[in-house]
Amino acid sequence: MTLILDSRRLLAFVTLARIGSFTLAAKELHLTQSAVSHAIKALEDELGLRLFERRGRHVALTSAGRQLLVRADRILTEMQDARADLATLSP
Amino acid sequence: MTLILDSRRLLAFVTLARIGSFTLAAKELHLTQSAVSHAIKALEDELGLRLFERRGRHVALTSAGRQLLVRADRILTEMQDARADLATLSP
DNA sequence: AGTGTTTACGGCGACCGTAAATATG
DNA sequence: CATATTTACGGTCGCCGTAAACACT
Repeated sequence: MTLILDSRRLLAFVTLARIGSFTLAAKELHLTQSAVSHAIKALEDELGLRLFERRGRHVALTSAGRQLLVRADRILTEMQDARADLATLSP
Repeated sequence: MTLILDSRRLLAFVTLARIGSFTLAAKELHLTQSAVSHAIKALEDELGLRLFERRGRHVALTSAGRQLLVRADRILTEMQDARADLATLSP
């Protein structure tokens, strides 16, 4: 089966990558750290790859994480575009 | 909040668009018609737009549906690429 | 009538929050 | 010791399948 990627997980991933802290990323996403931790762990488990190196106070992307970040950014932008595109149509 | 798009829904949408039948699309996706119907309805409801015109035996894309199809194809390809990309890395 | 889609209903799994445990500086 | 992340646990929501209702030809 194909990997199930969704906008929420990708957004959690991208936000954490940008901010570098579960706590602050969670705050920005209006979630708890726990939820963000779950989401990232799920991604890592399904991919079988470590996406972040945990370094005490900071987390930093691994090389796999950097690769995914490029892709995730594109996917999220495409989703935004799609949404904006369709929003112009009246129901 | 942002629209929650995931690979399963998009795949259901794209498959239905290509095949033009809930029953056959479901068969290809290894799901029931009911599941595909649910997925499409959820998309249509969240967007507030009709994506397909139901015409008895056949379903055809509306213009909104055609717009989404282009986007959905891109997003799915991006997801495939991301997956393929990461698959080359050994754990 | 027969094929196809929608809808009602129930079960199962996924996701999130609270809170306890663990780690790091 | 204080701050941060992980994990255990429970509740809730969403997705899927079965089956009944409905639509079209």
